[in-house]
This record gives sequence, C-alpha cells and structure tokens, in this order.
Amino acid sequence: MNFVEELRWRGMLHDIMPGTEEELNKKMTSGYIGFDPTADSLHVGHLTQIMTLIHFQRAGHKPVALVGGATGMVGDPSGKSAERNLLSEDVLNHNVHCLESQLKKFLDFNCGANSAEMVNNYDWFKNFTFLDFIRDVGKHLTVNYMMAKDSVKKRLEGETGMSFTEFSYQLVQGYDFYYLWKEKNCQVQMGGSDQWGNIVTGTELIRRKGSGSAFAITTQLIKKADGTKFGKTESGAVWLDPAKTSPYKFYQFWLNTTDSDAKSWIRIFTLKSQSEIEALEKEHDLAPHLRILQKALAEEITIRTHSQEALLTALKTSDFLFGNGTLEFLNSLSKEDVLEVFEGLPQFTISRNELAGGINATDLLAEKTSVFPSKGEARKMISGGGVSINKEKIADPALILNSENLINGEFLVAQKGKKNYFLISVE
RNA sequence: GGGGGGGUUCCAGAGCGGUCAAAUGGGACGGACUGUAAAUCCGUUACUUCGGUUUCGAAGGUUCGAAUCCUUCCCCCCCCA
Repeated sequence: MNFVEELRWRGMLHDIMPGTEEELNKKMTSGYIGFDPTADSLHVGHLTQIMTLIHFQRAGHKPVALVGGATGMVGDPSGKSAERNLLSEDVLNHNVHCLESQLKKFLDFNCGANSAEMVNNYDWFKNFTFLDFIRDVGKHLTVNYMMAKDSVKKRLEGETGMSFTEFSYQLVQGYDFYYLWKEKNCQVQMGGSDQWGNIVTGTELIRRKGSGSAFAITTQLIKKADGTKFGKTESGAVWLDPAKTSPYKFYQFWLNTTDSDAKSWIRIFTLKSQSEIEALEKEHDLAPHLRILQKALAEEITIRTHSQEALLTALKTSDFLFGNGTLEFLNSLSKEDVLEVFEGLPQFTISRNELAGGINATDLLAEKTSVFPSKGEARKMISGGGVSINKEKIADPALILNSENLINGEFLVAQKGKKNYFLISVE
C-alpha cells in the first residue's frame, strides 16, 4: 500500500495537490513537516503530523522534520484570531532543542537512504538580510495573492487586525520549502489542513522562483465528536514531555476517549492494520463497557511516546485509582511502591508534629497543601460531598485529622471528586 | 495627524449613582446516574477568623454612597488622511 492510500484509509488525508500521488509512486521522495517551537514540548495535537512522517518513512520515503527556529520568531497567523506575543530568543532556542529531542524518538535516523533528517530553518535565515529577502523572495509574490489566503483574510475581516510580521509569515515558511527543495531535493510538504495556504505559497515560490514543481499534502484536523477542541483537558494541553504530562495522565487521556472518537483515532494514532482494527472494533461493539478500543489506543500511543515501562506504571496506577483501589491494598504496599503508584500525581508534604496535634480538613487541604486554592473553596467542596480522605467521603469541613489517619504511618490520600488524587506524606 | 467606539468577575456579555460580589449564556469544578463514557438532572464558580474584606483598565476627584458622574493617564478596535 502506498503512502497516500495509507493516509486515505486511515481517514487522515484532507487535501492533496494533483500529481502528488503519481510523483510519490515514481521514486523515493523526501518530504517535510514543520514544527514551530511555540512551547518547550510537543503536545498530542502534533501527533498527527508525527504519524504522517512515520507513515511516510514506512512507505519508503525520506522524512524531514523541520523545527522552526526562524518561523517561530515570526508567529503563524493560521487559525489564530489575534496577534501573538513574540518569544524571546533564549526561550526559542530552548524550545527548539526540546522539540528536536522529542521528534528524534519517533523516526528512524539510521536506516540508509531514507533515514530521517532534522533541520532548523534558523540555519538558513540567520544570515538572510531583510533587503535580500524582500528582493529575492518578496518580489515573486503579490500582496494580492498573499491577502487572498484564508489565514490572512480572516484576520483582515476580524476585529484585531494583523501585524506586518505575521502577514509575512507565509513568505518565510514558503521560502523554507523553496530552500529545502533546492538544497535537499525535498519535493513534498505536509502539514495540518490549516497549513494549506502556507504550503501552497511554498509551491508557488518554487514554481516562480525556481521554475520547478513541488507537492503538498494536508491532513485532517483532529476533531472530537462533541465538537470540543482535541488535546485539551482540565489541566491544559496534553504534552508529550513526561515532566509536563505524566505518562499516567497521558494514558488516561487516551483511555477516556469516547467510542466514536476511538474508532477514528485508532486509525490515526496507531500503526495497526486495517484487519486488526476491524477485529478490535467488532470486539468492542460486543462489550462497549470494556473499552477495548480505548485501551488498545492508549497502550500503543503511550509506548510509542514514552516506553513500555511507563505504560506498565500507568496501568498499575490506573488499576489502583479506578479499579480495586482499597486501603488494604495501599497498606500492603511498601513506601516505595506507594510512591510509584502516585508518581506523576500531585504530592504534598507536611510535618509529622503538626499532624500529631490534629489539623482540620479545611486547613489541611487549603493551607498546608494546595489541593484547593482557598479555604472557601475547600469548605464548599467538602460540604458538597466532593472530597474524600483515604477513600472515604468526608462531609464536615472541620473534621480533625491526626496521626491515626495515616496509612502506613506515612500517607494520607486525598481525593477531589473521583479522578483527582493527591498524596500527602508526613516527614 | 484627524474623527469615532471601547476596556466589567475564566470567556462572551448585561449593568449606567444606592436594592451589585454584579443579570444571562458558555466554560470549569463537584454530586446523582454510568462504562474512569455520552446524554440528563442538581449544586458551586472573589477572599474570609463568616463579623467582614478587597473587585468592574490605572491613578486621582465629586458624593452620605460609584462598575455607574468628572479629570488625567495607559491599552485596544474602526474610519479618514
């Protein structure tokens, strides 16, 4: 199965420039996707692009991952309703390094001819002067053409306007494509569907400035069935960096997918074959409450993004927190095992003496620890029946806790709602 | 440079001298139900030692009393040149 067919049956393909598929079938081709360093980690939203590169490589082509040290300085207006804040150079550099090391995990950089490659567009922009740029690049495209782009039109029609900086973004990205086409024979650029305009600016530049041809493929933006934004949870974005989103949270994010989303996502975010997926779906429909699809999805992505060990810890933690999580179980664990189960979950320490004297629940949760931001909120939540200590609901905000409540003589387990656990240990 | 319109609690958006910690909607969080789901219903959504205390771009002022009136400043948007 060729690359484009692969994307097609997985439901990933959004738009493809005529002639692209034929070109890819002819020979090994190199193609790139750009990632702008707007943060110090990629998040799950980037996984579609990562998977696209993986499929590209598996189909025998050469994937190039571009980290936008230069484009990140400008700010892509696509999909943004307001002007962005510029990041400082230090922050950008840091972000670029973080992204590079994350991307390395997903692709094979040492497999001969179609080894993956990593580039940073800052390398070819740092010595490009403004005058050279507007003469050599800007001259080839009209403002009329640039203004017709969706990303620009929306902002012109909108309320907040758009700086010249962001208006220029498409030229900068367009030049990237031109540069890679010229220097590295990179003929295809891929990206999310919101990138179509920017990518086409590149192929246009290649046509006009280089009299060459280049191709474009965009992938579907991931949507949730309920229309809300993909990749966000209560606690913010779901990052690929385990320090920002623990593997347990990461696993949980995927496990909590709705049935209909799971059916499309398992095609997009796993490498399972068509028949494997169909078999899983059949199994899932027979017993939806077992969430076979969600589990398969969560497991494969967690392993790819983190590791087999990280998955095991995530499973163990999930099992305790949502399965047969009893106090006896916790009591039977050693201190180290308890800490492992709670790894990646919020933890607090209080002094043993303080607890020995007795602390009321409100003070403990709002003052001694920051389970709640204020006492008022802690009180309201406790009265509303939303708080448990050691798996037992407490109803009285003034309940006094002391050393006798400790599990293993070390820990208190606080729960806000059902899903939010906090470990409080004494020292 | 000239003219106009704005900045209200997480967001959108009412309020336009006291009855305003501020309508309504959304979001978020919690409860019931459940599959750690969806839908639905209910509750909470500035801080508090529950006496009060700080909020409506910022700083002053008028008033018994201001988010609401005045002055200055900062910021945003639109139009004209």
